[in-house]
Amino acid sequence: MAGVNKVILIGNLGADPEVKHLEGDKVVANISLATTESYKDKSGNRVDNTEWHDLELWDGQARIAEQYLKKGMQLYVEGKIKTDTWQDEQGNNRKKVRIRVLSFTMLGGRPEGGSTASEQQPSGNYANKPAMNSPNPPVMESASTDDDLPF
Amino acid sequence: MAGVNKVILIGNLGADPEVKHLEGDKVVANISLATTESYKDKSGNRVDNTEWHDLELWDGQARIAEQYLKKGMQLYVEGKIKTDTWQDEQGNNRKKVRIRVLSFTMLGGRPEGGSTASEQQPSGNYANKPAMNSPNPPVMESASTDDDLPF
Amino acid sequence: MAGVNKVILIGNLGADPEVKHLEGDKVVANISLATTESYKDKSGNRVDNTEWHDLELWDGQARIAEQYLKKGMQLYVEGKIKTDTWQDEQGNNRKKVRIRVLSFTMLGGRPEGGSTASEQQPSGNYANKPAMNSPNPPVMESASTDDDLPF
Amino acid sequence: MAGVNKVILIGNLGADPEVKHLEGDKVVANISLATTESYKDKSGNRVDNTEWHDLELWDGQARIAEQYLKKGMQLYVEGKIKTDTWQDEQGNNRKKVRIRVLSFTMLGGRPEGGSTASEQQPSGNYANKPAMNSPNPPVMESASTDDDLPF
DNA sequence: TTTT
DNA sequence: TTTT
Repeated sequence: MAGVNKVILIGNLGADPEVKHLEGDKVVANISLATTESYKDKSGNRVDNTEWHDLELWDGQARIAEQYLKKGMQLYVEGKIKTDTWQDEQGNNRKKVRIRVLSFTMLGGRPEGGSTASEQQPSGNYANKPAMNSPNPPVMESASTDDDLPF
Repeated sequence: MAGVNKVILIGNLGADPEVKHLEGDKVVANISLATTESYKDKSGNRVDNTEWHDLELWDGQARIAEQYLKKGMQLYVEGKIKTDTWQDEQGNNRKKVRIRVLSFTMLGGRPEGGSTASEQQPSGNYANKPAMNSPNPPVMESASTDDDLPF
Repeated sequence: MAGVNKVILIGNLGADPEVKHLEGDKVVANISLATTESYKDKSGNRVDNTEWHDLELWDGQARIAEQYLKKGMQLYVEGKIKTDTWQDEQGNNRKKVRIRVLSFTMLGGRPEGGSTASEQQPSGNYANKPAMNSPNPPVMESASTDDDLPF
Repeated sequence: MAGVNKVILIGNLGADPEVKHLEGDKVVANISLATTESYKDKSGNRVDNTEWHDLELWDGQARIAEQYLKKGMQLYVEGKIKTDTWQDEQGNNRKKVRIRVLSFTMLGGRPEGGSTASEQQPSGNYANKPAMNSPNPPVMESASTDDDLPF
């Protein structure tokens, strides 16, 4: 039966993407994304609850990720849950849940010690205006999964 | 920073919910939900791709699940991704990803092959109208997480 | 700036789709979909709140809608909000909000006044298994917008 | 029947919120939010397509909006579609579609040219760090609709 | 490991 | 009316 398997995340990259170029022009990028939920406990103290998500991007999106995404950036992600299963050395069944990214959009965010736009260092401007130096900023606001870069 | 961690699923229960009544009126229900994606491969053959999700419901929702949800039923689920981490007997770090359900709605659907229908209520037909025999059908179309049954 | 404009609905068709075949192989289907929210008011009485949505589907999806969707069926819909603007006869600016459907999936459900499966009329069983008699049930669980029928 | 009526938006405020304080402690805020979709047409030219959404927030959320949201800011919004109907002076049935906001989160973004910064706090820069001067930054990442300010 |  |  046709089902729905949809994930929507807004969070920050815990590190630069890890990109692997495979044979046959295939590219895969792995990203660790933190989503933080903030609430007040019964004593009225604010509590932060961070969840880490393993994202997987392929081909065109992996190439964009490689070029533009940096540790600390804030990302909107849409994707689906995907479980990889295998046997470990002891013969135990193991599985790992990943988010297969179908589309993403860079949001604001900034690295630690960020500054205002006018004060910004030549290097490291990525967070406030990620693709500003690029002739055409990347836009991937459609659930496109084709291999072409969108610009 | 405030983030977003949202999961939306439509799928079928692989089994009746497993419900545990804990001390202090706490109740937890675990549900295995299959979402199936169907597509045609390059040869034009239809391929089904099923992903299994471990759902976790608490208290009021767990009680509703215990009372109404049955193997084979189709469910709309909204929740968030939650990772439990622990050390196994060998001292290895292990983790398990679950969907913490925030709201759900029973849809149509039916058990596999319809063959199990006779193993349930004779005139049950729960799948087509799950809560029809109930004086007040359960409705949980708000992201309510309070402990009260909604009816 | 790249934004997000996403609508997710589960509801029932208020009528059969209205389909128009335009020049150049273009097809558009308009659907009226009711989403009902049910809650208890302060007096403890259940209240139903129904919202009607104007859906618009194009080409391949419009053709599938024309062939399979019937009044009363339950639908999962994913799309985006789209406002058409024009001037009326008095020269006033008018606008109409529609949901441009990007993907949809037929769910269980049944038409108003529906009955249990065993009581159902030979004709019109569509609601419980919409596409069952079709050699290949339609599945459109990807945000595909191409013009080809998916089966 | 229990349905789903969900809207997810990321966009920018076209103006400061319009806030009305009603009798009985009720507060309503109206916000105009632009979501922009960017794509390349057949000639390879980038095309921006902007959709304007009328948001409605009540009580606690309206108060937060009044205090923190400013023209130009980028917002993540979750809500539902709601249609108001009435008769105009000519006795014609009219309707207006609004997004009833259930939760929202401020994202990056910034006002036009940053020129408005001086009209706010001297060291305002609200867009990059909206609530920085506040002892407790507002966080509304739960679909909370209660009237209390979340901080 | 991120962010506020 | 926003934003890039």
